Amino acid sequence: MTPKAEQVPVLRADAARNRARVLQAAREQLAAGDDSLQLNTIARLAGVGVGTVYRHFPNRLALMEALSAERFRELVAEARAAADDEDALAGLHRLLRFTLGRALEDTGFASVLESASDTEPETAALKAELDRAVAQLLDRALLTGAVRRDLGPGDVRRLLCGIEHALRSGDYDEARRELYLDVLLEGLRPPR
Amino acid sequence: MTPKAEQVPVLRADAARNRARVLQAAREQLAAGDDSLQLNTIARLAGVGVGTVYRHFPNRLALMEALSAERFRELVAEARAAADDEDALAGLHRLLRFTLGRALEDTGFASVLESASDTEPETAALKAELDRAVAQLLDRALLTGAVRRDLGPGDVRRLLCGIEHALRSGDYDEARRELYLDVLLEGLRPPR
Amino acid sequence: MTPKAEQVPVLRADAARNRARVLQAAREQLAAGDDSLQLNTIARLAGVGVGTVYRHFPNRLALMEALSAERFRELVAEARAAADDEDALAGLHRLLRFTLGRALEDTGFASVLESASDTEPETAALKAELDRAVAQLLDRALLTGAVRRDLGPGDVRRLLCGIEHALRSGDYDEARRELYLDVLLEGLRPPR
Amino acid sequence: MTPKAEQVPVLRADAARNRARVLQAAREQLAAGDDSLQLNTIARLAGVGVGTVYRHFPNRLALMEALSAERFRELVAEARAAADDEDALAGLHRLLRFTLGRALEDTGFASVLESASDTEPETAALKAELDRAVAQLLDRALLTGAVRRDLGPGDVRRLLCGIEHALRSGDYDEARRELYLDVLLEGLRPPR
DNA sequence: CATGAATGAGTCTTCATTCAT
DNA sequence: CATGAATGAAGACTCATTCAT
Repeated sequence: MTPKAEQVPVLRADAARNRARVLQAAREQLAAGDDSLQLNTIARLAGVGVGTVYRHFPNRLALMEALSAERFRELVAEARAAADDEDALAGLHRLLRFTLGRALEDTGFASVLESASDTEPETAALKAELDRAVAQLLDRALLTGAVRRDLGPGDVRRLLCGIEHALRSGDYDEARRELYLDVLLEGLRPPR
Repeated sequence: MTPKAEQVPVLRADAARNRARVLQAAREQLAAGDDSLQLNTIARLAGVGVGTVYRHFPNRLALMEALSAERFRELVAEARAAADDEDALAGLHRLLRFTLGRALEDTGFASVLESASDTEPETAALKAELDRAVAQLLDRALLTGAVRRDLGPGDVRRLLCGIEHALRSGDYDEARRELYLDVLLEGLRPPR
Repeated sequence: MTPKAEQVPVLRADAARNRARVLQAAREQLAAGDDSLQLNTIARLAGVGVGTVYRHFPNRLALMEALSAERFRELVAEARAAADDEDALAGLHRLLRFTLGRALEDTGFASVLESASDTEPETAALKAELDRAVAQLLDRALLTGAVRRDLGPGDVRRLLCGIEHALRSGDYDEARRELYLDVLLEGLRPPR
Repeated sequence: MTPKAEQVPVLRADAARNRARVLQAAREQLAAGDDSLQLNTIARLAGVGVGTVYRHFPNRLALMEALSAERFRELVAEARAAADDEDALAGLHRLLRFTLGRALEDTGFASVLESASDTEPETAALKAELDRAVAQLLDRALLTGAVRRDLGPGDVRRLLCGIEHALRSGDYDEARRELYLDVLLEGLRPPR
């Protein structure tokens, strides 16, 4: 199996540049706290025609998923590293803390992460890949009795997004972030 | 203090009837799965002019909070009962399960419950009342070492809404509901 | 039977004024040879918000039909007069000439006149009324053997619009108008 | 001078193939009931770049006319045959019935047939050729007093398109087609 | 107080045409 | 010659809010 078959039909140089610009503009919008992702606005910010945005991303969701793709790749790498960790529980901690950070930084990513239905096939694939890695991690953690056996990777994903949601709905600081994360981690352990 | 210092100016009979109609229409919308709460639509459904809706509720949020008031009262009662329970932990369980059910039934209520800033003073008052009761409950539970000491009633409220969010973002059934609730309850206990 | 039950819920004075303005603006557009009937443009010309236009007329077609209503009333009157004419054939001539004139003046009216499917119930009603009057006229003309028996009022309507179409697709003058009309009238007579 | 007096520059093999593909795709669109003839869409269906379509056909109309050329050639042949018919009136009948069939099958052709202004010189030439043949036919029919003398070939063309329009605007069946055609043919005869 | 018509900024989306590759 | 990405003007439509009646 090749590491990754090109799923995209290879873009022309200028098309790729525009696509990147659009993604960049979208990222900046999100970072500025505007998660409406209006394709018109993005186009303007990207210095690109609206039509160009629509060509690359037929709607908000497609754009959001594209933005998430990169994050997902990072996450998959992290999850794999965690799955290779000697101490599975420690690996899980690290992975969840990392993911929480990303989700808090980027609402769009958080919503794609928790969503049950994806538009882009690539998103679905990445999510599946992530879930596989997490499943392995959970399996290993199970051996040492470090986590409940009735939770799958999808549950973990959603529960983490729940924590993220809880944080976001209040005024959260570093301490509360650790606190809620800890509540989750304790909750994932087998009940006493 | 009179048994009930009316904070709300007594309404004329017809005004009260209209207000009730609007609330009813809004509830039906939400029940029908439409949480956009467009004041125009509500007005039409309530058989009332838009202006009337605006008079009673200046915006979506105010309407949502009004809808939640009743739920809050119910919840406060439940929380007090729980605080009086012999077994504080059992009371907490009951309270959280009850709350989760309400939040899952009613998105609007869930969002008011988790929100940090309220528009209507009444909402703020009710939420404070709820938090007081929960604080008592937590205090009692602390005595038996049943919960962490670093969590306040606001945290519990938000964490529960996090769980609700996690459930809602997937296809949840009765079992998963219990499962996530259990994860939360375990997570609230003091770390081992 | 009252001559005409109010089918419209009686408009408020200002609403009626706006509706009239919109219709007027639309008429001017058509007269100016622009039959695109863009609701935005009409609104601007009428000095009225777009929303107002949309409230009164949900789409181009509804507007066009409303514009046609008045013409239809005129036409019905004409048709009834024709049906009462001593000389049925002469009445038919007059009616068709009159109708052709209106249709050539107003593309919108022509297209509503020939259309088989109407959006507004009022249009359908008026068209039916017209057809009834024409049917009477044809019946009377039949008695003197002045027209074919295999043509109904709908056929006559459409054939006339066909003539109108033929004229419009070339450069027509008064003479050609009479010529084509004559071709139609001769064609309506029973074959020799 | 190169051995190529063609008015149409000989196309390179691949260019010719592309042109044919575009025409084919356009025909299929029309057959599928979509008469918007969007050059982008046609290009996609033809498996060809938009630019290529534009090179061959600067706009919708040019494409439509090109599509009609073949039909015109057929029609000219038919008209000549009709002009040679012993019975001029019978020939005219046949020709009109044939033309009506084609026009009903193909909106694009109908509109080119009735149009007074053509974009492509080839279309103008073909239409002139057709009109010449019809003029001969009419002349011969005149000798036997079978048609009015005040109608030229252009009138006949347009009147036929009028009939086509009348049919198309209703639900037409075989019978109605014959009926309207008969109305036209009777109408073309000299008035009694 | 109630009404609901009016408003119009704002958003989404399409498509004919151009032009760099 | 062919390609198809890019363009962006233009049009359709919505909806929160105001205010004359």
